[in-house]
Amino acid sequence: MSPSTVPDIIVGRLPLYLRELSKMAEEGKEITSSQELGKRLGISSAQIRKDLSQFGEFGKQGTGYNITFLVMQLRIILKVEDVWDVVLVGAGDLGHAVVNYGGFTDRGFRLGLVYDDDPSKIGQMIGSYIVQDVHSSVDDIRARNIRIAMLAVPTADAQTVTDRLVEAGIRAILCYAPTSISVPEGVKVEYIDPVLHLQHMTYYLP
Amino acid sequence: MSPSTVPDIIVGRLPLYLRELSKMAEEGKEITSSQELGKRLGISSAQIRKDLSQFGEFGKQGTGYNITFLVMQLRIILKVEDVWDVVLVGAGDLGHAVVNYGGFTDRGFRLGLVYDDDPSKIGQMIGSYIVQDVHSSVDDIRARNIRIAMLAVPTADAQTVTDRLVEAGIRAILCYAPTSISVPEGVKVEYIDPVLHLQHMTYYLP
DNA sequence: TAGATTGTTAATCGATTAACAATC
DNA sequence: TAGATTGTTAATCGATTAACAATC
Repeated sequence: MSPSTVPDIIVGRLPLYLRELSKMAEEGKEITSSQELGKRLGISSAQIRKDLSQFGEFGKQGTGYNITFLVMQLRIILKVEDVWDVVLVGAGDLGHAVVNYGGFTDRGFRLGLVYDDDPSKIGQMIGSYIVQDVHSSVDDIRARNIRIAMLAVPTADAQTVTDRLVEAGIRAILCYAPTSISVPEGVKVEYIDPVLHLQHMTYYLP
Repeated sequence: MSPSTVPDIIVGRLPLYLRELSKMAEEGKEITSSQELGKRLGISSAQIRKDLSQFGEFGKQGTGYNITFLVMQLRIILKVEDVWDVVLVGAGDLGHAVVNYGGFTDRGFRLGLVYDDDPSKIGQMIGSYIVQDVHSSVDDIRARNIRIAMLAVPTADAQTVTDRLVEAGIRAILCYAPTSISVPEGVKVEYIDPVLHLQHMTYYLP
């Protein structure tokens, strides 16, 4: 089935399935069922079976799913069976946290380049990376054919940097700035703003 | 209308509306319409009007919405008209980024306490905070009546720390660890895992 | 075989949109 | 008044769930 026909809300759950199944594999489990996976994720078993059925038949009646096999299939579906190079723009505190974040490894991503526009930061080391001048980013990114960027710059700079990234060939942006950014058709953007989550929860607090 | 009757998916959009309206206010705008706001957020005007109508009548036919007034109303609805104290557990790189994050101010939150379990970190300064021993957290949190926590600890520690926080009276947790945590009824949890966003986007990359 | 669980269908449930009377 | 936009209704659209035949 062609990707464009699968509802985006289903695609968005696959990474969650992949994460939990990888955890099960680490625990040494070999087989699971839609019921068990659903319980661990707080999702109905019917939904998990329905979601997976969009992409093929991965289980066995009476038995369930082979975890290693399903992990591999989900990696292929999500296109993370290989490793994507990712650039980071913004070498502030958040940028530091992203650089030192251990969670990318084995999940399909590798930090390739780190940029900032602050002359006092350019040339400095963060972890094993040298902070590059953002003004050279378009050429670098083009040359290395990188498609994914993480944006950890101040809100005021977010749109300008975005425009440059798109020009350089970036097609997916994870934006940590608490603002909406405009991109042309064909460029994906997702946002992380912790305050949105906090405000969502305070609604329910007494 | 009683809060529990409003669909959660609508509640989840209110912080987004609030963020964009605050930005408009900063730009000096006084009035907006559901159409204009929708355009800036990539949401239909009908949805915005329907969402807001769950909580009252905030606009004027023919005119639109007074931005300052609507911002105030949304703050009240989301219970962020006052400032919540928040505790942070985990003083690693991510913890540092959270402490130095400027985005909490004026959005309803203030960092109150920072914890870690690493003796080499306890007592050190991060920004203007002294890292506290997590073993004293239950008493501290109870004494100060804090309800909200951010969790920036390794995956392996997430559940243990969560149990302690719940015992201390925490009722809302923003979890940065890439794992699901179990909490009793009445405790809200939201998650931030950048890799889930990246994997969602790679699905659509050629 | 008996028990368990899948993949799928049909029914239910809920969310979004279109349209418009009300009215500023 | 004329034009614009709200709040709301009804229609549409889409997502979730329940149930079960197929089958391991």
